[in-house]
Amino acid sequence: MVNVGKRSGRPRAGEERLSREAILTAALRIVDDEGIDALTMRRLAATLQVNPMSLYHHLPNKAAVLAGLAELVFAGLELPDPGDAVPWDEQLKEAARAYRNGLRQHPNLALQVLSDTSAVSDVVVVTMEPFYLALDRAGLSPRQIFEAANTLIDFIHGFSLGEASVRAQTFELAPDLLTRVRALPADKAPTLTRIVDGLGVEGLAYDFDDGFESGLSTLTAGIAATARRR
Amino acid sequence: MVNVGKRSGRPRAGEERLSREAILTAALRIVDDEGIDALTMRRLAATLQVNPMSLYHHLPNKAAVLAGLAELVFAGLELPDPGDAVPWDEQLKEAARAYRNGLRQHPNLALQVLSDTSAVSDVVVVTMEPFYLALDRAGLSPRQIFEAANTLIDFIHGFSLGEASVRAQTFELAPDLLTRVRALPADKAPTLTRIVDGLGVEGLAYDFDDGFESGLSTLTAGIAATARRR
DNA sequence: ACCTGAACACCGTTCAAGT
DNA sequence: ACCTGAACACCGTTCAAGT
Repeated sequence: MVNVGKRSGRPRAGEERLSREAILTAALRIVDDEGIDALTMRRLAATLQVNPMSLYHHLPNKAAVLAGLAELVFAGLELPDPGDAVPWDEQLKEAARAYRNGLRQHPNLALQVLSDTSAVSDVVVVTMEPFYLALDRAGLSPRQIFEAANTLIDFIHGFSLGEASVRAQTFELAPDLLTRVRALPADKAPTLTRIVDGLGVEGLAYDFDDGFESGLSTLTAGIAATARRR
Repeated sequence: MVNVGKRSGRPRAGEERLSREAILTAALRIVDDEGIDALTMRRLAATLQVNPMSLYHHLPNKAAVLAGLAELVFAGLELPDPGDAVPWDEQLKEAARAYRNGLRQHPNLALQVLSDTSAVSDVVVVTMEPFYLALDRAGLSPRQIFEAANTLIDFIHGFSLGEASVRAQTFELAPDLLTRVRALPADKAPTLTRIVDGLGVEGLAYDFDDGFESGLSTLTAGIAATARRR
């Protein structure tokens, strides 16, 4: 056997050591494959072929594992910078799309990620640059930029939450909505009933991509109005 | 002792029986007082002075308890109808404010509520009427109403999630953001740094009420633009 | 420094038995 | 029909002991 030296090259099987990174990677795999409930310290240790207690030398507790996962997801976000070649609102939409796509990579983690304030504020800070850039070009005041960015992020979070929840289960959004609305007493929600019923299954056909684009258009239109009002 | 009859008036102590409603009420109290993690079947049974297994005669499992809680929260929503006395956008904002306030009543449950698709779709159906009403008055097409309502709800959900997460922990948003941004390498996020740094602690002072109103204004402005474009 | 085994104080839930 | 006790198969984490 070659490479018997202490530290050169890929560590031999017996030499592999536990590390925070290795633990988090294994944890992410479990969550992606089997959902957040499948992630237990004991299970995680088992997949790493290690005693459960060994984990505690690298991460203080399970909460830290979850926080670490949220961090991982945000670190995986790659927000492109289309630059000034494109109008500010398209630039803003691109940033939003990239952010949503990042969150979509790990749907089973969406809830954890979106509710982990420290993870959010930690990396949101960096991922927000493209948003600020585009909003600055739109001609907003600093305060308006701050508020518009928050609003946009909130929309993306809410949208992503819904998307992740629906994907976790599997049901058809449109027929379900239609059924529920039709089950309502006639006078309970007249406008809702008229609109939804009028749209029908095909009119309600809900595509998450379209829904997201629709939201982005509404928001950029609203932001444009704010800019004019400055 | 008066009132010894079988069913009239308040049931006597010995007569009280377990019921789905009683269980959920007790569960809600635990979650409100001590957080979602404090809710265990055994703990719940203890506060009801009952054997843990008794609960299973009224609810199939713990997931059903959580789903029931989400349902409770939505059922507690009261969306006022300001009627036509007010312009459509103010009517829409009122519906949004009421919805947010409903979600705020039980911050420890926000995550559960917002990610419980069946609870959401179940009662959202009813609570959406005021939104549809206002959007209809705005002159949108049925499809536009559907999409605008979804966008608005997504924003409220994302906003509420952030609000609940921040309240659960206790830290100051503005100084925290400022600290994080100042810790960034100078060229990492130039626009973000310039804007946030320029605003300073007082400029960043974040009030959730103001943030919500700002989002609502942006969204209604965007919706108004959509209506014009019809 | 890193890993382990045994143990503690919990979980949710099944099942057979009580009334 | 409703409730219970004992039991099963798990949890996260502490602690003292190993190397």
